Amino acid sequence: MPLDNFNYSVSIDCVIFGYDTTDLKVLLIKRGEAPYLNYWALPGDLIKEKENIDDAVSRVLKDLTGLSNVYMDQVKTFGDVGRHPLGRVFTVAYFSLLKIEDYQLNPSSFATEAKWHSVKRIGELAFDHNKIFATCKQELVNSVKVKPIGFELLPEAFTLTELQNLYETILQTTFDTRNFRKKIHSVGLLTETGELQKSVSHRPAKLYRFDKANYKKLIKSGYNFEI
Amino acid sequence: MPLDNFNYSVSIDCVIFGYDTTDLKVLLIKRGEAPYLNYWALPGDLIKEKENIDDAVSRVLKDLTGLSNVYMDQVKTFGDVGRHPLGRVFTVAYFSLLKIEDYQLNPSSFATEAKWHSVKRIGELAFDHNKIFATCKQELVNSVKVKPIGFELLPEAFTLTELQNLYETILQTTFDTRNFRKKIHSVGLLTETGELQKSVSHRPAKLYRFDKANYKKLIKSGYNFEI
DNA sequence: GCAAAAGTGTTGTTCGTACACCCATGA
DNA sequence: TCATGGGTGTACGAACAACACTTTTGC
Repeated sequence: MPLDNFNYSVSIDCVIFGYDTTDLKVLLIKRGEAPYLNYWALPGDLIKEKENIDDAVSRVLKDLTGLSNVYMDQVKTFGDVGRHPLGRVFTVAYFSLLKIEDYQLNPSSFATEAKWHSVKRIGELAFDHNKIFATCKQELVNSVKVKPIGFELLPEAFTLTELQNLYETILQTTFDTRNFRKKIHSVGLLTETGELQKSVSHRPAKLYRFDKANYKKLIKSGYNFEI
Repeated sequence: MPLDNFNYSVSIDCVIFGYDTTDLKVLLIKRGEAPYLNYWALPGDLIKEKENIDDAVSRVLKDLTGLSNVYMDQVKTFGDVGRHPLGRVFTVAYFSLLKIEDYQLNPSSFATEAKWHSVKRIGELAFDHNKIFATCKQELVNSVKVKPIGFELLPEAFTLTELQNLYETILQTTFDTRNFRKKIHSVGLLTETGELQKSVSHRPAKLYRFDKANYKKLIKSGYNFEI
């Protein structure tokens, strides 16, 4: 294999989702350099020479948010001829989920600004990032139905109403409260923390925690999550 | 962006599935050059400079099998440091499905031999192809449950028993004949060709055809295939 | 005591599953 | 006529969908 085949570049781009009790959000950065100077874009970076793909994603997430061990999932690779004005750059798209209140702004050097945007109001993004975003949003919808990943977007302790609102927001639908709770309880992936909501001007809700250990036990015995 | 970032290579690899009435098969090539000389490997090639990813896959499929318009689906990109001995080569893995009787051997220059292997008996493959194969096989299983792609592996006209065997083989399970037929018929994606099986020494089965037009109509109205 | 959200059970319907016999053909 | 796979219906239980009222808290 002649060395002149080694003339492409590969990056990762990350669709970072957060949820703030009313709205699904995505974290975008404002580009601080050409091309697409001042456009909003998905956070991402070139993959370094001695770096695996997943590690590049972790690095970008850590740089941008200060967080490690964030949920992430590879979605698709985009590499159309001409998608990048400076050369042939392939990009591996990921989506990731984080608890929005854990996030602290820590803008990396290549971004002048980072900001949460409602997924309902995304303007024109840099490069082919609108296409990447759309693909990843759809993948989130598909995944959330068959994997218990919604919890990644909620605080450690949450109420059933919050959980229901989250699913309704992502799936753009509504559920009957009683049927939703019945389903959730039948699955047995939640444990009560014993705590109640504080200082709400109505009956306080019980707080629950996602039982990851039990989930791992269940998948080993052939269980399939479905909502 | 400095030009010295453009020093990676990107390939595609394709897990090509076929089905021969008893067995799920994958088409492998025997490598005719180093590295991994004489190892069995997934068909693939480097992506050319002015070539989109999907087009590279179509090209490899056409070169190898003579077929165009083969079903294909991007699965995942593999790019671990050290996965290729000659440099940093990322590979975008696809699976594809074809009617095995349409296939004619047309080995491309880089292969000394191409051969169908039972998916149950795959030895040690070149590079990280065992991992890629495993990922794509799992993706086939997941996809076949929610998309009517099984038909891509069968002849144009097929019997319900053939269809059932195919699903049982892929999903490694068995179905009750009556329930399977009930489900298939209720969906309404098959039309009778009016023909019967010929020269079998038992009652000949009706032949059916997958109704692609009706399927497209159904997905537009929100239908979700599920088996 | 009132506003606001939490929490809970029953019933009808739909869907999945289990199961056994007759039919059409070639040899 | 026999061997081989093709083709069909019913009954039971599980899962899902629809639906309304009481409870607890802050103000």
